[in-house]
Amino acid sequence: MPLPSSTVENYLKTIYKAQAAQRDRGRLVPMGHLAQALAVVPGTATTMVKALAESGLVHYEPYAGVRLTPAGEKLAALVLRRHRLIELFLVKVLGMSWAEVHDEAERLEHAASDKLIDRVDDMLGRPATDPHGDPIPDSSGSMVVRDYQTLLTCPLGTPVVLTRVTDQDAAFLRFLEGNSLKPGQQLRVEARDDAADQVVVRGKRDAKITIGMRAAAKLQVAPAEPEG
Amino acid sequence: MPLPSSTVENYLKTIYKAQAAQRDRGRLVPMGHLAQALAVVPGTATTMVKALAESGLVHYEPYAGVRLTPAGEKLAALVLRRHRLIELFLVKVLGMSWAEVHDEAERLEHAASDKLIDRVDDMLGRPATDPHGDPIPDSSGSMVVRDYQTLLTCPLGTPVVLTRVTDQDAAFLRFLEGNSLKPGQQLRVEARDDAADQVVVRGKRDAKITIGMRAAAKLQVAPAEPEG
DNA sequence: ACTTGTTTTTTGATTGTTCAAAACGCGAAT
DNA sequence: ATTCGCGTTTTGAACAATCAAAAAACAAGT
Repeated sequence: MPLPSSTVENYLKTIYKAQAAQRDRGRLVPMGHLAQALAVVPGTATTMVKALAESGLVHYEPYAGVRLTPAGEKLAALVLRRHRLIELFLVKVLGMSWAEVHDEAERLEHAASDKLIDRVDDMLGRPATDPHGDPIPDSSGSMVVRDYQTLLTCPLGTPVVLTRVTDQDAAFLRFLEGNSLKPGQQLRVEARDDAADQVVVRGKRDAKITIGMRAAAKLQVAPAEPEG
Repeated sequence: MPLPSSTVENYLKTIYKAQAAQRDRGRLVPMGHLAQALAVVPGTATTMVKALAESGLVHYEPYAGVRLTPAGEKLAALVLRRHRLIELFLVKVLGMSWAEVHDEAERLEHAASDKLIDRVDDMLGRPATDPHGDPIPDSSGSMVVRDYQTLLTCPLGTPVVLTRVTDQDAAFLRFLEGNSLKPGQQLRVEARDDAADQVVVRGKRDAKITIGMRAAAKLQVAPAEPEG
């Protein structure tokens, strides 16, 4: 059994993220969704998924969809681990912008050895999250998943801290950076207006920013810690 | 014209190194030699080289061999640049041993973007050589090739400095490291014995080391600079 | 020139990944 | 229940890279 090709790694990673994105973990991911996420035609995804099922990495039900087996889940988590550690490394050590590290990591994650990744992990002090706030699995593939609220669901007026940004689009990230909306930043939601599709946010001592609800839903927050 | 696949990059790199290894640069590299260096059967190399010739990257003469065109040479140099900068980075920044970075770089060189490589180049202070003393091409693909003597050809008794090790085998490199035979090290050849296949070397203030002539030929040296 | 031996090329097949388009299955609406 | 439409699967074909083994070319040596 040869190491998984980068194609296999990408299928597993994509299935993993699709499963995580639907509230009900353990539900089957439809083929169409998977194909779209991977930018291949549906038939291609079907063929590949059948091969993955042969290898015992996924559970596949024709006409229903696909789900990772424990083995597939572990492999997927290790791919995410590589990806996220590389992203953090590129930002922290090489000083790259968080907006540009995603594509780079997308390629490097298939080339870096476990030895290299573990060394990077040590050098960074075994971090819990990457620059976007995504949790980093440990070398055994397990990771702490935390459920956050978003700028759309958190209470108004209460101070919160931005913890995670669930969109890797470079232009979006540059916009956030320009408004110092990065993980760790403390802020407050001042108002929401459904009709106008507006969420008004005020930073610690910055000007207020108005964003759309689609964007607000991508910004996850936690209750602010009492200041120390 | 899509970016060269990592297979293409490896063919170009291998042809480049084979051409450099024969004293007469510009002579054709025989197919058999290329196939062996790439660990493929000769027929595979023939097929691939014909495709490279189609793309204008090599000049191919049936039954004679192959040689890089200027376009191929530039591409090959950029692959070497990526490889060598990555090796140096892994040693200098991540603290890896020079014996283990080759394989890692062999994979990363096909995944790292030019942007990343240039950043690494800056961070390292635009170095001239990698940890093995191999010259690093600049971002335009040109590099300074210097002709050194080896421990087999340098004058006896004269102090010289080790500048380059032309073998990437991990076990060999570990042996050298164990005897502090690394680039920069100053030493002197005390004696050579053809019959016994021995070259006796003495380091600055270290014990003397006896190595075989095959190994000695892989250690390149320059006349020692007068001490400053 | 002929035979021998090595190197190179050709041919045919295989594997992995992909697409286009035809065929199929399944739930919803009549 | 039959049909409609959508998503899914199948089929056939393509491309890149590879191997095994047969065929061809070349370099020598008598």
